[in-house]
Amino acid sequence: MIVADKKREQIIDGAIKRFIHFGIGKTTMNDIAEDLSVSKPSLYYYFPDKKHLILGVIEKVFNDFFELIKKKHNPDLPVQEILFNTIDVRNTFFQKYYMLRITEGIPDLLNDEVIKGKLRTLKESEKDFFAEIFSQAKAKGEIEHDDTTHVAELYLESLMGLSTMCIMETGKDLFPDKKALNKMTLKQKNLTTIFVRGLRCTD
Amino acid sequence: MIVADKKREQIIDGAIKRFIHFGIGKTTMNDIAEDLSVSKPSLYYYFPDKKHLILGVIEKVFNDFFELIKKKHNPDLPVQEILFNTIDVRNTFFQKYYMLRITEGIPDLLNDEVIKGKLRTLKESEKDFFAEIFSQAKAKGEIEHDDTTHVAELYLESLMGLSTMCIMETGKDLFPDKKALNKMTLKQKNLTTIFVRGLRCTD
DNA sequence: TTTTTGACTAAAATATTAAAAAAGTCAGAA
DNA sequence: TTCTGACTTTTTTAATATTTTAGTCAAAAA
Repeated sequence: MIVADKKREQIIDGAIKRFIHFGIGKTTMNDIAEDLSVSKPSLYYYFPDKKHLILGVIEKVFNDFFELIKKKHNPDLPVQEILFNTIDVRNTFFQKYYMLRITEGIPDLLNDEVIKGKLRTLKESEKDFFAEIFSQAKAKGEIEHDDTTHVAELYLESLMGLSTMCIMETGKDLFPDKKALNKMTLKQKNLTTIFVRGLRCTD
Repeated sequence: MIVADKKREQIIDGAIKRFIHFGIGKTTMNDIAEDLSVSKPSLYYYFPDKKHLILGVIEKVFNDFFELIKKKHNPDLPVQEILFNTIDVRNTFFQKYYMLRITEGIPDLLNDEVIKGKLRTLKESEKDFFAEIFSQAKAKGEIEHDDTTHVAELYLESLMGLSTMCIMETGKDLFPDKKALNKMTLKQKNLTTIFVRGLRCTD
């Protein structure tokens, strides 16, 4: 890794720490700079604006997520177990980085095209990962289905939907506690069981 | 129906018209009163406050929904078809009453315990409806499963989750257009197909 | 040349206050 | 029992001043 990139990473890591503790909205560029004992213009040397720093944070978090998910991925396991493990990693990250929730930070950050585009891409990546899982399962004869991509998208959105339901039940902007999170994970796994069975029999 | 209740209904109907057109937040008690050519205190004779009028509206809409859903319910059809029809009714209502979205109106209306309780109850009712469907399907030997209530809850939350995903993709507070709604309906039906299959085989 | 900074400006969030609008009340009329 | 005009109280909204924060730049340090 080049030195410049290393510094960039340090800034991102510093930002993540602040974001997790205080949320994106309540973290200023000055806060981040002070934490790292550098001046604010230094930050702007590596990132054109705050939005791109946030973008860097999002990228980093998801890269870590994908890395871990791929590391824990054991293709020899039955599909259901693979999916269960993935759900566990997913929700561990969900819990760890909940405070990053960009909905909170700058009000219309979610309406920004750059951010939306990045999130779309990341969702696409996760979809591809699930598609790969379903594809391998099909190759092994564990399941049957026509359109892998389609099935993966449906599955992913169902998981995300159940997460969102959990957040909404917890109440808008409260942190979902461990109990609620376990309940959510259980629901996702139950759905997975039925879903996989549903792909198994094409009668 | 008693006369008093009839007047109450008229007020609720008037409120619904306003709410659909302008949203809950931008409708005042005066607006509703003027539409009905009565004075504001008349409204307060039938409802202790605005919250309870909104509560009445919510009740009315969901009662209509449940009525229609039960009217269209044909127990002789295969489960999947029953669920498809239910999804269609669901999303027709979703579209028609989207403007009621209580998230918009009074900011912390969703945090109110009375409203939350009512919504919980209504969700419970819908869950019971689905539980009945799954129960009958089991009796007919179409599907197999252990805990009907549990399965119904999982299914309902998955449907709701997919709806929420649709809303989020459309962008916070924009009205989801017909195309997005059809896509959502399709996803719900695709999930239904897999879900029902998953309940069919308990291998 | 690349990286960093102090001192700056421009933009945005926040607090303050006054004015307007809406919720909700009440004595009394229909 | 149902309804209303006239009222009070509470919330929103609008306007403005103040502070905070994002972002810039010329020049120093590495």
